[in-house]
Amino acid sequence: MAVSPHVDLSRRERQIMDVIYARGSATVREVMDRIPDPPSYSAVRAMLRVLEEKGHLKHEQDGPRYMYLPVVPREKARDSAMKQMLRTFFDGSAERAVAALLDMPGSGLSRDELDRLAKLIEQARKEGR
Amino acid sequence: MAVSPHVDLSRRERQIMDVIYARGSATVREVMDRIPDPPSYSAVRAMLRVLEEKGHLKHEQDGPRYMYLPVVPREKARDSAMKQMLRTFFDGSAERAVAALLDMPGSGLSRDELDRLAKLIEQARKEGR
DNA sequence: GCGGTGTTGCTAAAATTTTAGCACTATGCT
DNA sequence: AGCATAGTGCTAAAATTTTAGCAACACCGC
Repeated sequence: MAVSPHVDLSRRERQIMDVIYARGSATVREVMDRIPDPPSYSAVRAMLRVLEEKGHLKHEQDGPRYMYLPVVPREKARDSAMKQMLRTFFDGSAERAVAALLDMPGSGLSRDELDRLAKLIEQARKEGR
Repeated sequence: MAVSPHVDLSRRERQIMDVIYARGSATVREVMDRIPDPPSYSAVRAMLRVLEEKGHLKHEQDGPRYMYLPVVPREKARDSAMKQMLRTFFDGSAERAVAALLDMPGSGLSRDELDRLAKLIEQARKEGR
């Protein structure tokens, strides 16, 4: 069963997975409250069930209700989403992506953050030998 | 009409928009050839028509065929996709996103690229005063 | 001129996604 | 105990997405 994250998801399924990845886990109600143009409680429930059938989610009993969790760990999903993003908008170049992040309107990178990034780059340079 | 890029697209619509943004523009056949698990020519045509109706695409006559172009410019679409990505996978932090790009498996940032990025950061630091 | 190829314009159907709603269970409060 | 609240399990229908296929037109090489 492929479970390739982020591709072959429908519109609402993607919105739901986004919420769950953003929070780490979520209940039906939490998902619903965070979806734009929110669908009904029932609709969300049904879609969570479908996502579970498809192997994207699992759930645990959390007191009286279900807590849904991603099957593919956040980091893996993140990486494959990033790759897709690089292909689509940055001609596959990680450099360009970083550059775009640096001057994204409202990304608001503070001096401290920039310092830390400078260090990371320095480090990558040393390692990449 | 909103035309908010990337949200409220169906699965195939998104795949199509991705191809078009990746290439800048595309014909029916070009789109079809670049979609995984490719749909029929007819299907692609129909979806391009729908995307045009919805205001995501426009087309120009290119010799005998149509050339489809995005209505929202690449950079704008890119930024909003990036923001979504930051929210979902990086807790809204551009710094974390950059860090992830730096050690993404197979991102393959060369020494030269790292050098250029170091410069960009230096520059951002100076400007951000 | 003629057939083959590649395109668009349609329409309608198949498939999937999305929604609503009823039945039932557990919990907490009075 | 009785009732309201909040949850799940289902099923079935509505809505949207996705597909197939025919008709017409233009172009190209023969």
